[in-house]
Amino acid sequence: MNLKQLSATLGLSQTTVSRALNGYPEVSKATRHRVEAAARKYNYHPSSRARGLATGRALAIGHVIPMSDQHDMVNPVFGDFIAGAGETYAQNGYEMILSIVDKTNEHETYRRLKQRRAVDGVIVHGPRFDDARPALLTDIGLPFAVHGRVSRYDRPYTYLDVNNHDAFAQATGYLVALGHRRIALLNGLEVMDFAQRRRKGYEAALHAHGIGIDPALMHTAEMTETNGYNCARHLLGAKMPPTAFLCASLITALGVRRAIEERGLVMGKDVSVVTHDDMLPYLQNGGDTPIFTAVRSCVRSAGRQLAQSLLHAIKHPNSAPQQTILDCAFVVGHSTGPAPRKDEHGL
Amino acid sequence: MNLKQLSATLGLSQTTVSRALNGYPEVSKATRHRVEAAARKYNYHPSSRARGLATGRALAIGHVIPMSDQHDMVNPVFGDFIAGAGETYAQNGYEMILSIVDKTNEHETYRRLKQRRAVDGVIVHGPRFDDARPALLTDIGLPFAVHGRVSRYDRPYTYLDVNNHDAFAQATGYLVALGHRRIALLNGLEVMDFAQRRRKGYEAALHAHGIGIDPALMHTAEMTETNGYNCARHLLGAKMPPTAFLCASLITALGVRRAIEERGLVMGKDVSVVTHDDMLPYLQNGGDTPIFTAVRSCVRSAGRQLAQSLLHAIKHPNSAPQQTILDCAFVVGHSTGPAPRKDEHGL
DNA sequence: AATGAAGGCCAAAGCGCTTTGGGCAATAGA
DNA sequence: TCTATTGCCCAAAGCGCTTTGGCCTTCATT
Repeated sequence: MNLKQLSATLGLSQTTVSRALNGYPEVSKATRHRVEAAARKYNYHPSSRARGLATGRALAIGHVIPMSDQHDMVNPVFGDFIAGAGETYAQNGYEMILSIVDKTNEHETYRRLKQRRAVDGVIVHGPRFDDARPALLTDIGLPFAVHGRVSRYDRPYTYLDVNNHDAFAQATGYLVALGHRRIALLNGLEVMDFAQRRRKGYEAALHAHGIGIDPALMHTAEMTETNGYNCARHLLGAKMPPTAFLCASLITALGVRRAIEERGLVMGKDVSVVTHDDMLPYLQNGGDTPIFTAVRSCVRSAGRQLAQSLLHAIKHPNSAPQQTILDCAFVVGHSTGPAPRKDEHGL
Repeated sequence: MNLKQLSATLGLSQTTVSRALNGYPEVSKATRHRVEAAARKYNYHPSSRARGLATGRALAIGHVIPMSDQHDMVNPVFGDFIAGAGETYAQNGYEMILSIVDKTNEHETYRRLKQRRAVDGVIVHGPRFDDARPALLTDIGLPFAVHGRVSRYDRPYTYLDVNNHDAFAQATGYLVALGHRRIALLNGLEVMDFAQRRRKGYEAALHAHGIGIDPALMHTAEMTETNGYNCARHLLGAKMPPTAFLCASLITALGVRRAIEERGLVMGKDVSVVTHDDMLPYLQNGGDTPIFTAVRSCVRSAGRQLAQSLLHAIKHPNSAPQQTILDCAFVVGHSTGPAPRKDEHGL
C-alpha cells in the first residue's frame, strides 16, 4: 500500500492524505482521523526513500567506524554507545547507518557519504589527537558530532567527552594521598585524543604533588586484557616496581590483576589499582561494592546524549554547537590501599 | 553535482551517462571512458535514495537488535560481528542500517521496516529457542538471515551458527577424560537458542560417559564477569563443589577465575576451567599459549560470512538458503588439568 | 542499390513522496 | 449585499535516478 493507493481508497488527494499524516493544520479534524485510521488499518508507512527524495533530508545518521585492516580492533564500548544513540534515533524517527571505513581512505569515504545524500550527519568515533575529520567534514558541509574531542582542531564543533584529564588527575591524586609514589600508567594508544588527555591529567597530578615523572612507568597500548597483563607483569618484575597502577580500561585492569595475583601479591594491599570504567553491562565492576577503585562514566548514556546534540545541530544549523563534558564519578573499591612500606614485602 | 548536471556538462543525455556508469553495453568505449573520467573529476556519486526509488532495491541490510529496556544488555560480540558484516557490505556496495527495537513490539517494527522499503533484508540477532521472527519475516516477505538458529522453526532458512552442541560435548568429554566427574555448567540465558544447544551438548557428553546430571551444577545467567564470579563462588563453597567449570563465555570464565583464586585455589590444578571463546580482540585468550582451555570460533568472520549468505539469498530469491555450521577449534590452555584426588586438598 | 541488423544515443515515463500554488465554499466583516 | 477571510481540499511539479521504447547512423548482406 502506497500513498496513491491509500488516497484512492479514501477518495482523497495524495496531498490531503500526506498532510493529514504529517500533522499539517489545513486538514479537518474528521478527515485527519479518517486518514489515520485507514493508515493503521492498511499498515501504511511512507517509503523513507521517496520521502527523503522529496524533502532532501535523509532522516538518517551515519556512524563511521574507522578501521585500518581486518584485524584492527572494534572498541569494546562501541556496542553500548550505539545502543544509546539508537534509543535517541528511534524516539526521533531517525535511522542509524553504520559504515566500516578504511582509515587510509577517509577523505573519499566521507565525501561519498555526503554526495550520496545517505545521511543528514555523522558521528565521529575514536577521534585522534590530530584527527583530520572535523576539518574535512566542515569542508564538505556534513554536520557531525564527535564522541570525544580533537585537541588540534580549534573551531567550535559539537562534541561530548568525558573529563578525562580531571578523572585521571583525581585518580592519581587519590593514590598519592594513600602514599603511593611509584604509580604506573597503563594508557590506551596515545594517538587517541582521550589517551593524551588522560596522560596529561596523570602528569599534572604528579607534578602538583612534586613527584617526578618516570617514563619507565608510562605505557601505552591497545586496551586489552593481554596488554594489561604483560605490561604489569613486566613492571612488577623490575627492580623498582610500582606500588600502584592506573589503568585506562577495566579490561586492562583485569589483566593487571592477573599479573598481581600470579606473583602471589594481593591487590589492594601489596599493589593498588585504579581504573577507568565505561560501565559496560557485561563487565560490571562488582555490584554494590566495586572491586576496582574507579573513575567511571556510562558510555551508553553518552551515546544517547551525543545523538541528541547532533540532531539538534541538524535541526538548528546556525545555533552554537553543543559541547558536553561529563565528569566521572569516583568510586572506591577493594583494589586500593595505603602504599606498603618498603620493607613490608619483597617488592 | 547530480546526474542532470553531469550529463549537461558532458553534452550527453542522462540515459547515456547512467548506462555508462552502470556498465550497460549500449555505450561506446570512448563515451564510457569520458563519462567515468568526468564522474571522478566532479566526485559524482548517485543519490542512494533516488536510485533506490527507481530500482526498488534499497541496497541496504538491516541489523535489528532487540532490547527489552534501557538496561538490557548489548551482547559483547555484537561489535565484532557487525564489523565483519560491514566488510562484506562495503565490498558489495551495500549499506548497513541498525535498529534498536523493542522486544515487546517486534511484529510492528519489522512490518514497518518492510513497508518503508528501507532495507532489502535483515540479519536476525540473538535468536531465542522459540523465536517468532523467522515466521514473521517469512510472512511479511522480508529476506533474512539468522546469526544462530531457531530450534522451533522448521522451514528452511538462511543461517550461520557455531556447532554449539558438539563444542560443548567435546569440552565436557575432555574434562571427563581428565577424571572430572563434577563439572559445573555456567551457561548463558537459556531462552537463547545457542544456550539450549550448549546445555544439550554438555548433557549428552555426561550421559555418554555414564555420569549423572546434577541440576545443582547447572546455572544459567547473562554472561557477565560478575555472574561468573558469584556463581563459582557459591558453587565452590558448597559441600560437594565441582572440580571443573564449563563456561559459556570468556567473560564468565574471568569471573570464575576470580572466585577460584579468591579461595586460594589454583586454576588448572585444583579446579579446571574450559570456556567458549568468541575471539574478541580486546579479550584475547592469552597469546600463543592460551590461558583458558577453550572451544573457540571467530565471531567477526561469522559476520562476514553470514552477510554474504544474506546477499546471496537476496540476489537469488529462489535458491536454497545457505546454512552454515562452523565447528569450533579446541585449544588446550593452562586452565585444565587432571581432577584432583579427594584428599589432595580441602575442597 | 535496397535491405537488415547493429551500434550508439536520446526523450520521456515512472518510482512514491512533499510542496507549491491555487480553487471553492462557508463564514465574517463592512 | 458585497467583499474579505478562513477552512479544506486538490492538481501538478519536482526530488534524482533507472528503464522503456525509439531514432538515426553506419556497415554488412543480398
